[in-house]
Amino acid sequence: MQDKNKKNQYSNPPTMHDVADVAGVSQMTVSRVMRGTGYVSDDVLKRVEDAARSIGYVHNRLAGGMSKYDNPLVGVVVPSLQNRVFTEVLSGISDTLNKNNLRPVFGVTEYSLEREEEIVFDLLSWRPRGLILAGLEHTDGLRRIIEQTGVKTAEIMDVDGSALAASFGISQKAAGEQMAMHLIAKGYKNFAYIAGLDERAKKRFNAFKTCIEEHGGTISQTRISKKTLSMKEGRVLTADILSGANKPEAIYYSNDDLAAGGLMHCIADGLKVPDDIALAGFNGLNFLEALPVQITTTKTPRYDIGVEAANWISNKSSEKEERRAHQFDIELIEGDTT
Amino acid sequence: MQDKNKKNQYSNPPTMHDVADVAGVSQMTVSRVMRGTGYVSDDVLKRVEDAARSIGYVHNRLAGGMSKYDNPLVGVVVPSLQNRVFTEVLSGISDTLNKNNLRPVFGVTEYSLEREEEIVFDLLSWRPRGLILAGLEHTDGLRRIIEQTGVKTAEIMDVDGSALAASFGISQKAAGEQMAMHLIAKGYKNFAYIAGLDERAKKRFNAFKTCIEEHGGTISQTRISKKTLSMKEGRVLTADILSGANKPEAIYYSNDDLAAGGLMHCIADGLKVPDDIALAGFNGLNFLEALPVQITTTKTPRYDIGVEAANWISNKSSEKEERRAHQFDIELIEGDTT
DNA sequence: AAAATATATGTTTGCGCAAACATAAGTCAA
DNA sequence: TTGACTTATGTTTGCGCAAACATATATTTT
Repeated sequence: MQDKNKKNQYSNPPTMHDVADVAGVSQMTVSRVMRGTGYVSDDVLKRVEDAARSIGYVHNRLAGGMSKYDNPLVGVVVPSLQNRVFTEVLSGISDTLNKNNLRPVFGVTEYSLEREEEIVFDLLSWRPRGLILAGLEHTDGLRRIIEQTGVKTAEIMDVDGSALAASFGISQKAAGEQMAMHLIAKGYKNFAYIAGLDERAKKRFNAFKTCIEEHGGTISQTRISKKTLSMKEGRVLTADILSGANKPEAIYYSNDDLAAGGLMHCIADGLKVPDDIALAGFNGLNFLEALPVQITTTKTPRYDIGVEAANWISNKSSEKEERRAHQFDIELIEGDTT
Repeated sequence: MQDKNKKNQYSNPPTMHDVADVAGVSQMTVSRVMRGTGYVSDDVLKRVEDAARSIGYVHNRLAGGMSKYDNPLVGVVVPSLQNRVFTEVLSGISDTLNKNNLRPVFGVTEYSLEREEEIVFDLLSWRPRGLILAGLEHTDGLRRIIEQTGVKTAEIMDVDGSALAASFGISQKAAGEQMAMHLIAKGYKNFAYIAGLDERAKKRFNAFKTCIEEHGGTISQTRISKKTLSMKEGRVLTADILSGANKPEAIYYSNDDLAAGGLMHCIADGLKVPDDIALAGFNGLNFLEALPVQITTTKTPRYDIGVEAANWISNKSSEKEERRAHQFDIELIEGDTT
């Protein structure tokens, strides 16, 4: 009977009230200490912290987040974790959100827009402060959800096209043209292209192709892989292209892994680069520096893109005016392969 | 006056009550539809879904999660996103949690145990269903928090040592011994070792060294890098080791990136592998397949470790009995470098 | 046809916290 | 010394949902 009205032990799991009882203050004061807001005297601060530690109290944000949301979660959705490009962007995002006391909640789409919509819908149920999505291509359903909920959204990697909100990335078009001009200047005329299904690569290639053809060159062969765009795949597809008739003078790859794989094929096969065959990649990943031959590539600021997008999400500024493209510079790194 | 008691527009953001009003059912029925639990007729199901869509309602888990937690969040903490080993484990985790309708919330420690403790404490404020941590080394504070809160915790990568809870990984000791025996059998006696600060590599190396010395070999040089363990770093350190006196016959690297970098140095320098110098890596990453020479390495089941750990977290089974080490098999891949 | 069961919906209640609003004591300028 | 402000704490209230507990109507079994 006596236990019914008065517990002599703390609730399990312990609540702010339990901490408050131990520290001899009100629940609200504990709340202030936990969040580090408002006025709290040094004495009380210490007592509350000690009390919390002693009974093993952990702040419960599910409860607080309910009344009003200044929720520190940020939804981050990328196509893949196997692609270093995305993990580097993720690093930038993760580092920056941490600095701003925000937490990423992740989703991986495996390059499916439908999956992306599902994942975003699910993430929104956590009332995140913001959303970071890869690319500018989304389902209509996803666009509608984002508009309806008004969640602050950053799109990363790409700035060519209509952005839903703020976009942070590079101009794929400019990148494709830049590499085309470089290869033209080097005197190459006959090209092959190796890539995957990626939308951004497609935009890049379209610009590349147009530019090449305008200058009298041709793309005589293309290989679009549906597999993971690994070094191995690059090696296999390069071998395939070079085994046929009408050998190209240069191969443009949609990423550095493919290009490095191509280089490995050439080394193993005793081909001279760039005399027998020229190679160009994309991204400027760090591992290229370790290769015995420097591959010509386009360097993209992946980490920085993540940092800036995360910073934008972190700022409480007026979202409406901020809806614009943040274009990052790219740099053509001329190596020994062109 | 009339607006005060009766809104003619829906709340912003809309709630289950708003959906219920539109669909002409009770709030509880909407809740059932949203979660897909309990009995709901086809007619009502459709009406509720339409109503939700029409007013742009998104389920709010912060609210529901409050009363009782069967929270679908899982905290996942790894040292780095730049290391493919972790991103592959993460892939396994992400895929598996998705299948079980759970969501990962991420933290990156940058190899700091103090940072890990902070991150975990923060993640716990979301009352996650479980926690996945890398490694068996943690601060005392972290151990205490995990015990106090009783959160279901999986430790991954490593099984040698006292696990906090369930561990999923390989025996680093066995891996080190296995490679030592292989190299001994090949007749090598004089070794160099290149690695980073990683605890798991240290365990591996200790077993490797003991085994080598027991068989009359010596580790004549070691390089412990504090930088990112990239191909570039491997190339630089390999060049350093081979430039001095007392050249080793074989180099054992703590990961494949370092070993591949070593190989690149050999190719660029015209060294014959394994006659001039033998190389052995660790992990069995896929990119090795694309190299012109196959590097001898130990293949570890990274993706599977992620899958199993995530599955274990997903199961609602009795945690107590499950506290044990789940040891995965490793495989020595003999390439052309030993 | 009665009883047992499966299906479908509604009502009440409280989760744990933080906003909004007190209150009260200390500090400073006039 | 009065009033204005700063600092420090407490009280009340409601956030939006899901558990627990009703009903109530179909369907099946005996």
